[in-house]
Amino acid sequence: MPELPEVETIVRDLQHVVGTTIRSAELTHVDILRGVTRPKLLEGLKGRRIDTLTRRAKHAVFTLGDRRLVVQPGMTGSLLVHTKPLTPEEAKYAVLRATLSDGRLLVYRDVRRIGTLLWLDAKGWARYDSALGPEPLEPEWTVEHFAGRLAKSSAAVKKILMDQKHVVGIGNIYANEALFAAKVDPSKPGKKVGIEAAARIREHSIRILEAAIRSQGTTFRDYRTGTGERGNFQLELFVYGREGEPCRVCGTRLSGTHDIDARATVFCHRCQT
DNA sequence: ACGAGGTCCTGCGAGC
DNA sequence: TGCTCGCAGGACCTCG
Repeated sequence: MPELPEVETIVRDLQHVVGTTIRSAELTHVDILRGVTRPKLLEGLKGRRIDTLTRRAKHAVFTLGDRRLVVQPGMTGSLLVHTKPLTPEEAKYAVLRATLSDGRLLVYRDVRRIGTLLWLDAKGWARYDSALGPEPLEPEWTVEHFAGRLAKSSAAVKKILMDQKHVVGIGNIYANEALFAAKVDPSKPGKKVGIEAAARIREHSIRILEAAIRSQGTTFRDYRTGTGERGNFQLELFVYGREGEPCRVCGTRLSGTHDIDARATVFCHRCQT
């Protein structure tokens, strides 16, 4: 489940493809495309130079001249570069395969294909970018901004924290962890959170995202770094995936619910109020 | 405008 | 053993 730290890791690992040109590309399934047809994407990629590879929110962004390929890995997507022909196992979920000018193969792999690919011109990019909220690791995500968004909403604070309009990059795992660290009940309505708790949530979100980047992300099952390795942050989780187990702070049995946005929420009813 | 809930997609593990 | 079923969830959609 690539969130910000996982995509950041992938993008850093794959900087070595910058400067190469895409010789040709293949696509095995069209259901991962949004707003573009297969021929349009494949013809568009052909002959284009990869000028930059960056991250925006939970997405990897390839800039190729005046176009951008946005990869939204969703649940099970990963980006990998192969120097040898794909083995049957590697080929099985390799949805997009781009042959680079140096002969290497850039692959978007996605088992469940919840992930999507966008092919954007300048106008499409502007529309995509402006629909997203601030980057949490940039100064633009201020306490004032976050507290203001919380104050305007009666939705659960966890849902607001995961809403990419308000702040990007935080998904289910890191929302659970940040709210635990900040000692805030995930179901608390945004408008009841208050400025001090908002500041704590913001601080811990930033701290946890940075720590997760240092650990190369969280691997539960499918996520792999840009070099095919597993992340290590799953070893540092306090609540996610630990329903029924003892709280690492107070020993209370951790609670679980699906009441918020139909996502698995795990929390300590004693520590989080 | 906002919130609630459905949909996509496949592998895996629990339960019978 | 072999089957069914529920679950995992980011982004996007519709409905009220």
